[in-house]
Amino acid sequence: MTNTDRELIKASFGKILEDELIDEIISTAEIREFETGDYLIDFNQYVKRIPLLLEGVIKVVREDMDEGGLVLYFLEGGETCAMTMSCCMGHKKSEVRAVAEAAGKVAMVPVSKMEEWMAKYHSWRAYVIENYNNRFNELLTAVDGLAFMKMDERLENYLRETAKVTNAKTVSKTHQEIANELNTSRVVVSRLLKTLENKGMIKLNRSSIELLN
DNA sequence: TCATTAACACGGG
DNA sequence: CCCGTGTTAATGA
Repeated sequence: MTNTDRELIKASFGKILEDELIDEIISTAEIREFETGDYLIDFNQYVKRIPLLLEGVIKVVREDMDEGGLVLYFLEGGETCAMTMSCCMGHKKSEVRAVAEAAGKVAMVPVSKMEEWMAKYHSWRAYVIENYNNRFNELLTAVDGLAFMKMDERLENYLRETAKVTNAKTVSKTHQEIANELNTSRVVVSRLLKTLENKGMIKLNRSSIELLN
């Protein structure tokens, strides 16, 4: 592990976890770099390591009949995947796929360590529970979107969320990609985007959308 | 009414 | 030419 990796771990977790635990993470974790589009975890995979996200953005999706999948939640720096943890603890196959939305790094720690830390460190227990809560809340938002929101609201929400996690005001995706993620047709996405543009909320370009306001 | 599918034309790389 | 985009017509829920 390089010095910058160590610094990265301290920067991401130093405020939440106790120093002794940070040292344990540094000595046991394995750093893995990933590029946009990489699958970090896939369906039916047995997971033996817990990913602690240091840099980048990871999208966690559920399987779907057509391409794209249903987005459950996003992970950003300092967060970890609740689904993966529950799979590991129960020694079950992964029910989800984790795909990189933006390039970055994860620290992978063995499940055995994570169980040990649960008993040993209060800050670790608090961190794990906090993460479960956050993921669960995001999951509720995703369910609300499917059950109650109209497609135009879902699209606006999607644009805002995507812009937020990538920390930019432009969304570099094609209408087709957006349609896949929202489980609708490109015709609808193109039409709704056009009306948003006419309302002055966005600016449309080829393969990217600029958010105004 | 509104979404989906198929089909087509336009234009930029 | 290929791909992303914008639009229309037909059909269905």
